[in-house]
Parts: sequence; C-alpha cells; structure tokens
Amino acid sequence: MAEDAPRRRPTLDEVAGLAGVSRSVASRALNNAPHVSRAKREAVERAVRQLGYVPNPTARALATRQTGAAALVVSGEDPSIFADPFFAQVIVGASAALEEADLHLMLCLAASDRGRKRVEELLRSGGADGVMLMALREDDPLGRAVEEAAMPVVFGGRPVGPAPRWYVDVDNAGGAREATEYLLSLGRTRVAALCGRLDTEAGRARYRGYRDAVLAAGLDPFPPGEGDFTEGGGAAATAALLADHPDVDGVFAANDNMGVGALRTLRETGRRVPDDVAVVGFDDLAVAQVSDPPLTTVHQPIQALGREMARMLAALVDGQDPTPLILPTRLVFRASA
Amino acid sequence: MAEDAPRRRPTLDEVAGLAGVSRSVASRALNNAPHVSRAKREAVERAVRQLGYVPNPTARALATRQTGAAALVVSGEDPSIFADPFFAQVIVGASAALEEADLHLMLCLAASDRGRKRVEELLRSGGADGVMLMALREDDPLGRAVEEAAMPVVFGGRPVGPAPRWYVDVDNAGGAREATEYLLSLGRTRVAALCGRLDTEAGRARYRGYRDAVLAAGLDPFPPGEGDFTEGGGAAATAALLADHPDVDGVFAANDNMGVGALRTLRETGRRVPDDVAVVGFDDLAVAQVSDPPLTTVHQPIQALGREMARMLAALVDGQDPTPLILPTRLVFRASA
DNA sequence: CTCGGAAATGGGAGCGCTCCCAAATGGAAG
DNA sequence: CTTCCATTTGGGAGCGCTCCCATTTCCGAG
Repeated sequence: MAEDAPRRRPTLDEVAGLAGVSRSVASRALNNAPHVSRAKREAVERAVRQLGYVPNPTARALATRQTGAAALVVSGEDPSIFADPFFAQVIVGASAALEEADLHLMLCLAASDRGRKRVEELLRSGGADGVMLMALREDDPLGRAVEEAAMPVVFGGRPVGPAPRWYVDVDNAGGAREATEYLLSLGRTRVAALCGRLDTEAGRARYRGYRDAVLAAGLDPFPPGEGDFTEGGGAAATAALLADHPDVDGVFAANDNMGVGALRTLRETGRRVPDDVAVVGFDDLAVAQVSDPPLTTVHQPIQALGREMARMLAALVDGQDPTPLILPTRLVFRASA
Repeated sequence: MAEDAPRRRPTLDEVAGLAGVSRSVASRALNNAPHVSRAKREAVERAVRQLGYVPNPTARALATRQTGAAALVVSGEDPSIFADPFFAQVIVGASAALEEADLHLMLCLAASDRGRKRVEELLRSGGADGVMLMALREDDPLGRAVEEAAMPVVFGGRPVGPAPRWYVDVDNAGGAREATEYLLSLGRTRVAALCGRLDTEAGRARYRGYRDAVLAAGLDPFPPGEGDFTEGGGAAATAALLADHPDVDGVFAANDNMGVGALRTLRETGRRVPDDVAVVGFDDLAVAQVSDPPLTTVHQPIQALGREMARMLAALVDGQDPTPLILPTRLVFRASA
C-alpha cells in the first residue's frame, strides 16, 4: 500500500526506452537470442530490474502462436470420477514433466455438457498447445472433437478401437495375465474374473489377460461380466458369482476397488481369504494396503504415466514425433493371495 | 485426413468478409453485443458456421486484458502433498464453479524451486485473471510474491498471521471444540490432542478449539505438540503420549490421518477403542470410513470450499468485492467415540 | 586508407481481437 | 419534403510482443 498509483505494468517498449535500445534488441536480450552486444544486454537487464518488468505472456502467445499451456482433460459423466486418487497421481507426474518443459497445466473436468462444450472449444480454438486425454470411453462425445483438434493430443490409456497416433498406456493385459498366472500357480483351478467397465480398453484388456492365462493353463475362463470399477460393483459381482459357482477358489479383480468389494462379500459369506478364495486386484492404490487382508495387486506406475504423457506432449509441441509408450506393471504380493 | 491443406484457422476478418460486414459488426455479433441489425447478425452466424470459425482466445485475451483463466496453486515442499484426496475434492468443487463463470482452471503445484518461480512469474505477469492459494504455510516463500500479485488472490484456509482480504475457510476451531466437547460429554476426563502442523493456521485453530473446550469444562488441556498431519506422525505422537500419560481416555486428532495413526498405536498397545480410549478425527475423508473401528470425525465440506473459493474469485474478477467466508463443520458419529 | 563481410541494430509489419468514435442510415415528427 | 435523433456501421488505433529484413557499425585483412 506504499504507493498505490494505478501504474500499468511496464511494457517492453518502456524497458527498451530506459535501456536506450530498440524494442527488437530488448526482445532479443530477454529471450537471450544472439546478435546483442554485451553492453546492451546488460543495459536491458538493468532496465528490467529497475522497472520490475515481466513479459506479458498473452502478447507473447499471440505473436508466437504458442500458449505455453497443456491441458489435461478428464472425461466422465460424473465429476466424482476425478475423486479417484488415480488422477491425483497422474497429475503429480504430469505436473513435474510439464514444469520441465515450461508448460502450464490446465485441468479440464469434462463432466457436464457445458464442461464438454468448453473442452471442445478449447480443442478447436487453440487455447492450449496440446492436450492429454484421460478416461475416454467408447462413444465418448469428446472422441469426435478430438479428431479435429487444432493441436496434438496424447491419450492416457488407449481408447477402445483403433489405437491413436500418440498414447501412453499401461500393460493391462500383461498385468492381468501375470496376476492370473500367479493365482493359477497357487494351485487354484477355479479362478474367476471380476470385470471392470467393458466400454474402456483397460477393462477389456484386463479381461483378455485373465482369459489368456486361464486358457494357457488348459482351463475354462469364466465369461466376462459387465462391471463398473467400483467397490459396490465388485461386492455385488462377487455375490452373484458365488451364487452360481460356490466353489470358486480364486478371483482376479479388474481393479483394487472391486477387489476390496470382493473381500467384503467373501467375508460376509463366511469365506476366508486367502485360504478359501485368493484375491488379486489391479492398480495398487492406497486402499490395497489398508484393506483386510491387504490386497495382492498389480502395481501400475501412475505417476510415470502422467510424466510420460506430459513428456510426449512436450516433444510433440516441440515439433518432434515421439512413439507410443506402454509402461510395465508388476505384481505386489500381500496377504490376499 | 480428407483434405490436408495447411489451412490456417479462419479469422474474424474472414468471417466479416464472407458475411459482407465489417470486422466491428462481426465482433459485436459474436459477443452478442447491441447495435447489430438482425440481418447482419444472421449473416455473421452463417459465415461462422460455414467457415467453422472459433475465436482465438489469445487475441481476445490481449485485447481485453483478461485471460479467462484462474489458477489454483497448491504450495508445499513436496509434490506428494497433492496426493492427499483433499485436493481432488477441492478441485471438483472449484472446477464446477469456474465452469459456471466460464473460467479455465490452471493447476500449479508449487513444490520445487522451479515450480515456485513459475508461480511467482504467473502472479506477476498477469498470466491468469486470479489465483486461489491453498496450503500456504507460515513463512511460505510464496507469501511475498502474493502480495505484489497483479491479480486478485483468494486464500483457501487462512494463512498464519493477519487474515488476508479474501479467503474461504472452514470453522477449524469450532469443529475442534465440538469434537472435544463430545469427548468430554462421554465422561472422558483425560482428553489429549494430537496436533497437526503448527505452522498452518488450521493446525493452530484446531488446537485452540480443543483447548477452549477443555478449559470450559474446567479441566487442564494437554500442551500442544508439533505434529505433521500424517498417519505415521499420529501413531508416533500417540505412543509418546501414552508413555507419559498411560491413563488417557480420549484423543482428539487434528485430522483423520493422525486419528488412524492413533488407532493403530492404541491397538498395538492393547487398548480398546472406544472402550478404553475414544478417538475423534477431523476431515471425514474416505479413510475415516474404512478404518478399524470407523472414525468419528469432524466433517468439513471440502467440495464446497473449492466451490466457494472459485465463486469468490469469479466475483473478484467480475469487479465485485465479496466478503470472506467461513464454512461450518459437523461432527459425524462412527464407532471410535 | 579502403574494402568486405560478419555482427549488431532498429524500423515496421504483423499476431487476431476489442472498442472508441466519427460517419452513415433510417424513420418519425413537424 | 425537411429536421432531428436514435441506431447501425466500419475505420482505425491499439493490446504487447516477435521476427523479418534493410541499415548501420565494427574490424581485420589487403
């Protein structure tokens, strides 16, 4: 509150004026481009300090046609999908990588119609230099908008259907296979799968991995059932499963939430885990550690997923042409199997 | 891939040309401002559709001096602070409110030095129309930068020290008092507090609430101890507490994480909860429901916190002068007390 | 002392939009 | 058929920065 003169923020012209150079030279000095004498460069630096000059990012964006921002859009019909700790991890990873590339992070939760409209507009208007797209479902209304985007798009997790040009994914099928093989290696012979949403590629791939492992062992896989990746869904599916097949001795759950749901139903129906039924989950979220018993699960490198998406996008913005990436998973052994 | 002509995105001039009007009229029509005849307005709309025109947000931002974005900055020396599900809830709330105000959300995790530098620059450069600031600690390096920000700043949770002009907070002291009073009403007479970080106002206010309640009951409050809001910290603090005061019969934990830590130590030292020691937490995060036993805790409206911060900021950007807001908490009864 | 080329410099034209303001248009009133 | 005012219209000047390019400056070589 010392001096509250309604002073505008200084412009590059004023810096140049004070430094006694032209705007061009000042600009070059600022972006430390070549063709600036040592003397003038220093004069500019001094003027910048004296005036407290900070370049106007908007003006720069207009001139360079680069906004300096990358958007992370999380699709879903319900904003609460974002409450999944999964996304927080993705963001931590992406944020770190974007920081390195000097890009800002815009977060778009495309839940409502209005939200989707805004994302579409962002995509078409060039309001960001690139987009990271997560949790796209089959027939997602954003799918079309993405195709005519005015900027590069990196997918987090392949969408259902033909693989996009750029994506980062986790080895869902491989992880599921490994989990199922482990269950089988324990001597379990009636291993069922609790499917996730089958309108996502992750849901499908995890079932495929399960099925492949069971077939490879010469056994009959359980048919896929529509799931929803929620704890309640896992509990219900397990109840239904037990009704039809009381002799199940192993369960591969498409994610930890469903795994925990299974644990609950199993407990409620008087079965011991892992003695009577062994359970393996997928994700390795915090919940897998605090469940009772702690859940053996397929760990996926979520921060790395975010990081690699951001790096890929930064490369794209930089004019390079990176190749898709599939991150490895690994089985984490705990008490449930 | 139908026609891959390197066509630029159309500009307003081209729209105007096609519609047979001047750029001014086209601009007015687009922003549906007055002084445009019905006929021309329609002509412009037609041209927009035909050309697939989308206004360039950067150019608009430069001309209006409004970026159309609000930043949410989460301070902290460690990016993993963001993994706390708390922030995801704040974001869900803020995102919804920003959507209504037609502002985009920029997320800044100011963890590294570089990250902080970027936030400072954002603040000073006017790269956003306003900022929501969370988790500011005492002596936070961002504190100073905030004061000379070129835009309105809304605090999420009061910082330590003099209250800022605009903030949204939760009634920390009130919630803590209520929790403690409840413990006292249960007939407990040796109720201790597990403090959170005392370099945050939330940590201090919660201790004050506890102390006030104990004093009001004519008892002696336990002295404050430095805590860290983590499960491990809660467990350790509880162990230390029990060593000094084996007869404690009630614990008010400054948040759920610490409450769960207390539960663990209590269990490990052979005490029954709530029979021997009653425990109350603060936050009402998911962990409070799945803990063993489920944690009685002070619920705080986190999404609302985010929503109100965003609304306050939108009002500020809109030139209004909103007043600070303190959101109520409420005690949620579960098995631990 | 002259010349040539490399380095440094600054003028100016954008980037695409908003908004002020003067000029043109269109009726209604006289 | 004027006169006048309320609208509508379009020209033009920015917003603050980058970048191309024509000039100027500087030096060492000849």
